[in-house]
Amino acid sequence: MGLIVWDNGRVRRAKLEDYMDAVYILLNLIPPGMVTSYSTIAKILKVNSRLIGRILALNRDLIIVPCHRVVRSNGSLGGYSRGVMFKRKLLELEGVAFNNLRVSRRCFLENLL
DNA sequence: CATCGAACCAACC
DNA sequence: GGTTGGTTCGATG
Repeated sequence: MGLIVWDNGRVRRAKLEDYMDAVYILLNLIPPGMVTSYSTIAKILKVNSRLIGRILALNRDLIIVPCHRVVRSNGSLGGYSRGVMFKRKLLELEGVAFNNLRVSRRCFLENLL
């Protein structure tokens, strides 16, 4: 599955980098102190959840694209290109609560519905 | 609750 | 073609 894109007169399947702008927009809908999961983003974009991790790993601009706000659906941190310790620090600074090694359920945006 | 393993799929070799 | 990820989900104890 995945998106189909128009590329200079040709229709083709989207490459990972083609998702960056969409991911950027979605991530900016997550307020500080909240997180979402790889699978939530994946469902929106119609890709496999592992691909979201790889798309986020492409992100060079950690200032404007807050990819630290995406964690595993079970609350464990997942990865981060600059190390999960740093990811946890960032989340805590923003007010995300942890139970041991897991992000608290109440900090997941999808649980507020 | 925790652990396990299959399924996922584009990129890279 | 095989391996590899910033993962998930269901099954099992």
